[in-house]
Order: sequence, then structure tokens, then C-alpha cells
Amino acid sequence: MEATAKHFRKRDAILTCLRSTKVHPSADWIYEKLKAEYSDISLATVYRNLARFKERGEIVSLGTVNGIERFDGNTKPHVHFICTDCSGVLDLHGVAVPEELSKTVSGAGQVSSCQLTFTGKCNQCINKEETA
Amino acid sequence: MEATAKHFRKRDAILTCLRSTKVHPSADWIYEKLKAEYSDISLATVYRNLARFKERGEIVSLGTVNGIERFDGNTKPHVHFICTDCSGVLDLHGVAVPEELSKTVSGAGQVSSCQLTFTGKCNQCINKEETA
DNA sequence: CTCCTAAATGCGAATGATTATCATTTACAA
DNA sequence: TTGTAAATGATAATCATTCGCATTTAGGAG
Repeated sequence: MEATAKHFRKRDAILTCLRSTKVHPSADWIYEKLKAEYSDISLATVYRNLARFKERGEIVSLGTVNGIERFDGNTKPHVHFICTDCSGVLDLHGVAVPEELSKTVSGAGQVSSCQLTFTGKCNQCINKEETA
Repeated sequence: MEATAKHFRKRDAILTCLRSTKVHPSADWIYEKLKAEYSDISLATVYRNLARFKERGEIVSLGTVNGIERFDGNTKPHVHFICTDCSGVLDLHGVAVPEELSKTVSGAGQVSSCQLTFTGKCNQCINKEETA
């Protein structure tokens, strides 16, 4: 009797994969990554489990970047930077949504979450362009 | 010689439609709305012109809600509330992204825009549920 | 006025991410 | 063993969005 039942190997692998990367990946990115270890994994399984994790609040969706949904295994609220050039997503540590803000919103309804995202060109893409 | 050339009537109508509603509509919503006045308008024209406006910075995209892209004719930065029940989008006046925040982000790259969105259940949906 | 070109449009097909379907496999307990 | 419910793989279906192309339009040059 294993701690990790074979039945959930892939499910666990999906969550672990998402949690151990900083790229804020898409479903397909996770799928491609896991194919190395699980050659028979199905893309549908990745989508299904991501939806399940999301429902349960175990992961978070960042919304779509270029029409593709991106996920984050870190559910602690934090700020993101999305690069319009490379579609990369970065965590912005040291930036936080002011606590007061969230409280001011009560006029509209019950707030369950909040997302602050900056968009622009990341340093890596800026450098790449200068070099070119 | 008319001020509004016939050639651009539909284009103008799309922009006007978007600017004169508070619902932060989808392309299809605008299409359905404009069909009343322009029975022969094509959904592709709505998409094409929205893309054009977006490129030129004349409108703004809020990203997707339930897989459908939503637009805002108000390009002045402001905060949104998205209802998970009815998929409605509200402007949150009186809430603003602190100026300092945007400046702190320079470590990641050149910021061109920023978006703050609260998610939850709007008052209307809360009331609806209580009544039911 | 006529001819020409570039832009705008309508229509319908194509695309592509996501979801649904369904048969099969798995875990686990009676 | 056997039954049941969940998980999965493969693939078809869905549906918002985009593309291709023929047609229409505006507006200028001749």
C-alpha cells in the first residue's frame, strides 16, 4: 500500500509540476512536460485535473494570455507582470495589493479574490531587442 | 459631404456602442446590439474593428470572462469587479491603483499598463439568491 | 464622368483551445 | 470474486475568434 496510490499518480504529478515551476504554465505546457515521465498521459487529463484543482482553490487561474489560459500553483495573493513580447509571466515580489483597497470594494458585492497585473515588456525581451 | 462617411458608419457605430454602455461587452453583445440598426452587419466586422481599436489604444480589453473577451471603451485606468455568478463587470469608482505601485515594478521591465480586478458575487446576485 | 486603388465589409470556412463523450482501467471494499 | 465509483485515454464536439476571398465603397487622378 503506497502513500501515493497509482490511481492518482498523474493527478499528483500535474499539481507537483505546476507547483514546481515559475513559468505560470498553460495546460499544454504541463502536458508536454509530463509526457517525459508519463508517455501515455492525455491532454484531457491535464485539463480535467486543472479544472478540479481550480474549483477546489488548490491552484489559481491567471486568465488567458494570447487566448491560452495560464495557471499558478501559488495561491497566496501576489502581483504579476505579463510580457507582451514573450507572453512570459513573472511574479512581482515586494509589490502587494494594499489591504485597504480590498475593503473599499464592499459596495459592489462580496469579494472573493483580487488580481493585480502589470503588462509591458520584460527586461529579457528589452535586452534581446537591444542586442539584435 | 457628410461628417461621418458612409464607409465608416459601422466602424463608428461599434466604437460608439462600446463607449455608451457600462456592461463591458463582448464582441457578440455589440454585434447583437448593432443588428437592430445595421441588419447586414457582420460579426467579423465587429471583431476586426475591436482588434483595430485595441491596437490603437482607443479601447481596452479586460481579458476573458468565461472564455469570452470583454471590452471597455473607457481607457482611463480604473478598477473592475467581476461577478462569478452573472459574469457581469462593474467599474469600481473610488478605488484606484496606488501610483507608487506602478513605479515599484520597474525591476521586471517597462510597464505599459496595469489592471486591478476584484472577483466575487455582485450585490444583485446576492439579493437574487436571498429572494429565491 | 470614368478608371483606379486601397480600405472596409459580408459571408462562410478554418483554426485552435477547451470540453464532452464513452469505453476502459483502477482502487477498494463487501 | 465482484460491484461500484472514480480516473483516464482517445477522440469527437464545441465555440469564440480569425482568415480568405469576392464584393462594395470612397475618393483621387486623369
